[in-house]
Amino acid sequence: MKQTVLIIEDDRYIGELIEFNLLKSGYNAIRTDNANDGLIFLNQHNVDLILLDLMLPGLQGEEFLEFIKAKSGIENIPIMIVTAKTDENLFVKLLDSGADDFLIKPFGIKVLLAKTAALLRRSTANKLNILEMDGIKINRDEHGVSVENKNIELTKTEFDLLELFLSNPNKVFSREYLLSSIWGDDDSISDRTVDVHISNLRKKLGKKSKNIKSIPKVGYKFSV
Amino acid sequence: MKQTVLIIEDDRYIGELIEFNLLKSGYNAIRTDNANDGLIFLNQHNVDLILLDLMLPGLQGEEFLEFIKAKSGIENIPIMIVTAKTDENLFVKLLDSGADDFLIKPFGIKVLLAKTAALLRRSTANKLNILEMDGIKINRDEHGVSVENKNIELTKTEFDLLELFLSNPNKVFSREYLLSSIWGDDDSISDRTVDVHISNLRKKLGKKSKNIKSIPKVGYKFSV
DNA sequence: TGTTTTTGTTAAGAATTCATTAAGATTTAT
DNA sequence: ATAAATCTTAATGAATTCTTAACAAAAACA
Repeated sequence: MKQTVLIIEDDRYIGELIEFNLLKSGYNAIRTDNANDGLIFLNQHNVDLILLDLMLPGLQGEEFLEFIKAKSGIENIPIMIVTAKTDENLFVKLLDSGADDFLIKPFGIKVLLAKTAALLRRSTANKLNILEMDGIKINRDEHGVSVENKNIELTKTEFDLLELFLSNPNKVFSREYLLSSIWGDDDSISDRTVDVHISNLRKKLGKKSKNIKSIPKVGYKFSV
Repeated sequence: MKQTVLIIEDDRYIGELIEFNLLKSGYNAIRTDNANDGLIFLNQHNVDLILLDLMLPGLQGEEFLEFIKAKSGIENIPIMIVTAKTDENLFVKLLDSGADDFLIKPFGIKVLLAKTAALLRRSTANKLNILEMDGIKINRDEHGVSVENKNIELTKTEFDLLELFLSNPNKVFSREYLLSSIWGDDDSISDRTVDVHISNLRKKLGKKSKNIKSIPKVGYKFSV
């Protein structure tokens, strides 16, 4: 299952450089050039890592950092600061606010990729094994699912879907995103395939299927 | 009987945080801020799990790890490394030296407790010479196996598989994991080989073979 | 309201994955 | 060194899962 990196960077050249290399390395990469668009994206998608430029138009990087760390649901997403500044005091302050690492311009591609991989590894290594939401529980180690303490059997695709939903309650996922995140880079698969798996998953969830909401023209979300 | 966790951590804040939460969860927790004091404690008490910070004054965490694993009597105590580093090579080296798991800073309390419980559970299972589950019994010393009190003969590979399953009931193991854990780091062996051994093991388990479940596209698990 | 677009569901065939067998290779025991 | 046991692979058929297409139902649009 692919991981998603959100790049918030107003320098178009650098932003595209990062985006290109992350995509090439097999991540989902999304780029915005300002904090507001970043927030909108965060509210609607699953993000595993944020690369944040400090010098942004509008909302400043530091405020943005603090905002994220204060907001429930996304406060644990690791954040790597991308900056040309090398002020020691600033670094300390940012670390204090919850920054996880720094990428100092100019940087090499290898450094970018190594740091990205390290941060993502950290966040997955410390993921909780059991996820529960409104009576629906999944156990990652056991690949087990229960609905109100009754075990049900899901196929791998259904399990992956449910896991993504439970990890991101109330976020809307487009079919396109689901395909790239769960199915990978196979362009040949139709949108409608997602619908079928959602339908099968709903059937197995029984009453609880109502938690999976269709948002016409947008996608699906798990609502709590 | 309460289990004892030794915390070796020089950062006082983190050390106390861990100690407080382990105590609250019903463990005995002892904290030292350096490796020497840790060793003294180990010599005088029974310890079930060690949480080891890598960055210690004096004796370094890595040396300490190797020392413990070399010393008879305490070499089987599971060790969880607490670190902010995420260097892949280091992880591999530490696993090789006998580390059992990693807690990567920053971490949440839930993750700490979940990992602690998992390691203690596993080590208790591993300490027992006789493991029994649903009528299937193995005796480690004698390399003996019985199904409903009737002895059966397993080859070494089959025994290792069954032992892993019985020590981790309900946990799904990927073929990849099984290969690296039982066969070792020999890349040249095919996935499908696992299937054959599972098949042979099932045949010997008779009726009880139904406990070994195939999870399509994921792996195998022993379900109880 | 009527039309168009989008979503839900089903079932069938395609594709993938799994189980089992048997044969040759390797290892172990004698 | 020979025989026996064990392991690995490849092949075949069985079972499961996936994808698509078709039609029904629901929602959006105008």
